[in-house]
This record gives sequence, structure tokens and C-alpha cells, in this order.
Amino acid sequence: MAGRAAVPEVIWARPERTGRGPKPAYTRADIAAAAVRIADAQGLDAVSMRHVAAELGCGTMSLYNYVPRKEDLHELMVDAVSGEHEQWEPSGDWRADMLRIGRQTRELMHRHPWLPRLMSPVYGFSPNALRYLEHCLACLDPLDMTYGMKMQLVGMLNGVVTMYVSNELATAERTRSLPWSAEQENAARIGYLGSQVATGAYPRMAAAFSEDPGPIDLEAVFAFALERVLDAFAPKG
Amino acid sequence: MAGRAAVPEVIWARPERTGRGPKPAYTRADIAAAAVRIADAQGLDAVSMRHVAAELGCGTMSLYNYVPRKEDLHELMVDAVSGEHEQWEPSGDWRADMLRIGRQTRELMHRHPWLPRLMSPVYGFSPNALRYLEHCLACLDPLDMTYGMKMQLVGMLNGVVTMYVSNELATAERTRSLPWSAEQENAARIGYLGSQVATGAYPRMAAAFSEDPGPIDLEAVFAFALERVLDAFAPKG
DNA sequence: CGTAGTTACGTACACCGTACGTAGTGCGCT
DNA sequence: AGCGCACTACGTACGGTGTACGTAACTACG
Repeated sequence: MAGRAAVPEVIWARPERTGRGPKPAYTRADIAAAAVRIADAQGLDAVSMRHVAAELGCGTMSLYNYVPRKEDLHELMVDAVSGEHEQWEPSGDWRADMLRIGRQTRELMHRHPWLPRLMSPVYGFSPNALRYLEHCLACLDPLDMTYGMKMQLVGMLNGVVTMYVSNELATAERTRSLPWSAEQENAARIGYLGSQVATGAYPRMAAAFSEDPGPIDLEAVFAFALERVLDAFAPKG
Repeated sequence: MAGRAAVPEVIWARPERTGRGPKPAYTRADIAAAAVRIADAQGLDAVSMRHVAAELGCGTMSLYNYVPRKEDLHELMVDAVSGEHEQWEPSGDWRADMLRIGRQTRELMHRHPWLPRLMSPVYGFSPNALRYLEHCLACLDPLDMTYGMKMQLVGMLNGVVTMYVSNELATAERTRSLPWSAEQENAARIGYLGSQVATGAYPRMAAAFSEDPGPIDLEAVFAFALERVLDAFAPKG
């Protein structure tokens, strides 16, 4: 009987070091950092067990001593970059604090464009996720509502940020690893869209597209969306 | 030089039939239906080119005559189930209509649990997506705002629905194809969470978990979130 | 009627996650 | 002190993936 559990496993519940046997050559942080480095440079799809092992300088199968499944590697990555979340003394203005948190999450995701794809509620229990959550709740102290509702607010904020950044990155992310440029693909899609709208089958869409959009400011659109979410949860006056 | 374009391609811009050569044995709808059948029954990961081809009853490589890349197969799938969106004469009450649309999307995603994972803004131009968008805009006719803003509203609604359903399905989806039950994994995670919270490092999280949540009604939580989103966009007054 | 463009599909390649077996290492217990 | 066992390390191998390429059959157009 090997030491491997045949039972559900949360990697965080696994001790990183058990005293017996030779000292491990790498820490979890080393491994996460290597995987993050690859994902940042070559995209999430380049994060394979083989690549990460090579980046670390060990054999492929040695990685499995540290990370039982690839999914756990992903969990490690998410936790690692979650540690980049800056924390501060709550200002007393919960709205301002939440906006700042949202903006920071957006920057984090721009720095690590693979993050939105890995974001999962299941990963909400990692050490850095817990620190982050506690910080959010601290910022919401001035707000008079149940913790359950505050959790919903944080979830909604995170979700909306993730959603918006996904949209922002949707085309940029594809640039990597695709033989043609994102602009070309975009042009093809827009061209098709135009031809469809021109058939007259979608009058309102036609109107929407003939409307002058003005300069599109992604930052402004993002900030607007965040404000809307906070509005929705603010106590009515 | 083969007929394959070395240039960006939108599958919808490709004619399904070009007159020359033998008549194709399958339609795009056939292929999409086969892929959807597999995804519904065995999960998204079971949707491989080989499986879909086998489901259709043709050789693997024959599929590539219809679908140049696997990504296009996904696009076909999303479009196919988007066709299940019921459309109706706008009631004049935009809020009620939007709620109905949101609820319907949720049901759609419960019927096809792989949908949230495939949802991408890039797929927004497929035929059924256009019909859907036009319907949404029609329901928003009573609302006095720019089409740009209405598009944002629809995007936000879709995003929030996707996000909520993802959460609802996060554990259920994992049940399939995993050797242990989702309950076991959940228990492991909750156990670890409890042990962390018990350290006292996260006082607010501790408070949040000691709070009596009452009965958790997923439907109610979902409806609440939708109302909040609509509130956020409703004209103030 | 030829021929060009299409359909059909078998073979092959590079890559993936990971099960399994083996060898070496050093802590903990007796 | 020294035995034993849990651990690290890692090579090999298997079954899967997406898809490039080559070949044969077929049909609508010039």
C-alpha cells in the first residue's frame, strides 16, 4: 500500500514535508512559480507536466511527488498569483475600497491573462484566497448587512471583474499560439457580422451598429460596470 | 494548393455546400447535434473529433471536411443549443422580459452543463446568437437608453447568469468522470476550511460561518442576483 | 468529356496526463 | 546502533488527443 490516498484530497491539507525520506528538492512555491512563469510567457496551454518539470529541472514524474494531479497544479498557480493582491487598512469607505479591490483584480488578470480561465469557486479555500476574502470582509465592516450578503457582494464583484476581463482578453489571448493575428480574425468576424446585419433580418442590431459609439474606453466601461454592481448592493436611501 | 484557406476563417462565412464534388453526407446541424449528444451524456471532455466522428458513423478525418478546427466544432455546439432559446412577443415590461430571459438561460445551462465553459464573447456572432440578441433588444425597446448601453445590460445579464450557473454546477459537473463523489471532495474542502478558520487567523470568516445561513435556496439566490443587476441598470427615479 | 475541386478516410506524428516499477535516501523507532 | 519504512527520483509505457498529409472516388462545370 503506497502512501497515496485513494480518497478525495485537497492539496492544502497535504503537509508539504513529512520528515521521512530525503529532503524534497523543491517547494510548492517553486513549482507554482515555474508554472506561472510558463503560463505568463507561453500561455496556459503550454503548462504541461513535462514543461513544468523541465522548467524546474527535474524528471516529469518527479513532479507527481509534489502535485498529485494536474488540477492541483492549477490550484497552486491560482493561489500563487492571488498572493499578489495588495492589502491595506480599510479606509472606512467601503465603496472606495471595493472599487480599488476590483481594479486591482483586473490588473492582476492583465498581468496573468490565463487567470480568468482558471478562476473557479472551487479554489476559494486556498491560503491566499482566504487572506483575500478576509480583507474584503474587513473592508465591508462599515456596511450593515449579514455576512452571507457580503459574501454574495464579493462573489458578484469577482464574477463581474472576471467576466469583463475575459471579454477584454478574449481576442488578445488568442493572438498567442495562433498562426494569424487577432486583428485578422476579428476582421473576418466583423465582416460576417456586417453581412448578416445587412440582410435586414436584425433591425435593432443594425441600429445599434449604426449608432455612433464614440471613443471606446475599456477602463471607463469597466469602472461603469463596477459602479453598477456596487449600486445594486448599496443600502437604499 | 488545396482549397483550405490559410487565412482567418469564420465557420459561418463558409458555405455549407459548394456544388462541386459528391454531396456531403452530413449537415452542420447533424454534426452539432452529435457533439451535443455526447457532451450532454458524457461531458465536454468526451467531445473529441474521434468520438464525434464515430457518433456520426464516419471516419475521424472526414469530420475535418466540415469543421476545420475543433474550436469550430465548439462554436457549432454553442449555436445549436442557443437555438433552444424561446422567443416571444415583448410584453412591454422590459424587467419581466429580462428576468424571463435570464431564467431561461439558466435552464438551458442546466440542460447542457458544458455550456458555461464554452460561453465566449467571441461566439457572439453565430446565427442563433444574433436571433437571441435581436430578441433581447426587442424586449428592451421600452427602455430609454442608447443601444450601446442596452448591449452592456444584455452582456451583464448573460455574464451574471453564466457565473451563477457555473457556481451551481461547479461541484455537480465534477461528479461525472471522477472516481470519488462530489460530496466527498466537498467534505474534504470544507474540513480543511474549518481547520483554517479555527486557527483564528480569519475572524470575519469565522463569524460568517457561525452565522445561521438559514435554508439555502439556489433559485432565490439566483433571482436575487438578477434583480440586483436589473436594479443597477434601471433608470433612477 | 476532361478536369478541377470536393468528399472520404487511413496512416502517422507529436504531444498529452499519468500508472507502474525500480532504485536510492535518510528519519524514527526499537 | 541499526533496521525498516516512508519518502524522493525518474524511466518506461499506455491510451488518449488534435491534426498534417496522401490517396482514391466522385460530380458539376467549362
